[in-house]
Amino acid sequence: MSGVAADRLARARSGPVAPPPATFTIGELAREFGLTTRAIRFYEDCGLLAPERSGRHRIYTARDRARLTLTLRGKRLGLKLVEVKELVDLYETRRDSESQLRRFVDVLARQRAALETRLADIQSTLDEVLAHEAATRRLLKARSR
Amino acid sequence: MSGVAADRLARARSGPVAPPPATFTIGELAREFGLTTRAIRFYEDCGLLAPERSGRHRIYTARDRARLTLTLRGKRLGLKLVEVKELVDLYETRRDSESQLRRFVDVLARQRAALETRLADIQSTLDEVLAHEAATRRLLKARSR
DNA sequence: TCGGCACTTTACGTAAACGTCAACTTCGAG
DNA sequence: CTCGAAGTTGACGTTTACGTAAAGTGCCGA
Repeated sequence: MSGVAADRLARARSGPVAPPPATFTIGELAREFGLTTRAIRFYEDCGLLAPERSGRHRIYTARDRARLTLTLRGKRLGLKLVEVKELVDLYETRRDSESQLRRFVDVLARQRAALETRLADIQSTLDEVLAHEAATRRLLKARSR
Repeated sequence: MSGVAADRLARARSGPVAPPPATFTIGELAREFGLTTRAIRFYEDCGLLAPERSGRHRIYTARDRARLTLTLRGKRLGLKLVEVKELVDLYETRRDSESQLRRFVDVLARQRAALETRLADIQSTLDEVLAHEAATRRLLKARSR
């Protein structure tokens, strides 16, 4: 077992007194998300993650975990990692000035439009598949008689 | 202008007497779908298209055009070209025997399940974006007063 | 006949997203 | 103190989906 992971285990065993440490090793995250450590390090190279270090070892916080979650969803949606980075960064930038707020709604509106298009795309494909399915089932029933 | 394209033009000019030829050159398809001719030829290498030839030149029928449409939608849905090919081929296979019909509904059901998952994924993302958008707009309004 | 344009094949190049060694550290357990 | 498991960096390999350049063919209008 790694030193960091052992630390975590020790803290876990120290009872319900200490608050949850909420830090993870790279291996823990990899198992949780079904990734390889290589992939996670690659995301770091892309600027998607910036874990702290304990010596040379990476220490991931809950914030890193959240970014990873967003990253994977972005990937499922078909975004490139650079695009994911832009979005994730955007969601984390300060929004105190009015111009920043305006920029933010702008991006959100574009996001929304893109998502709505894709939603419609998938919906119509789904409709087609459903129609085919029903028709084929009808054919099967007709045959069975 | 290419010879084939010129042929098409001549037929077009011959008035509404002749029925629409319903064949296309590679350039026509490229423009219509916003692709490069290179991409279309690549799809052919992948077995997604198999246009007839007039000499060395490719002649695309309406059926080819339909396959291309399906291909692009598959791509938008995030499928690889080989996966698209499997699907497109499946949709074109004869379905006279009962076992073929059963296989077909099987695939359709899996397709449907996958699409429903993605639909939900996008829907929830869309909901989040909408919430962010509304909240940000509220912030802007509050500021403007 | 001569451009010139669209089309053809062949072949090498490229970007994204990791996989896969290799060759070390680091650290707790025994 | 040594062993093993997990972690580290570095570098090269792989797949997918084309881009791009090279070199030629075919046909049309001037």
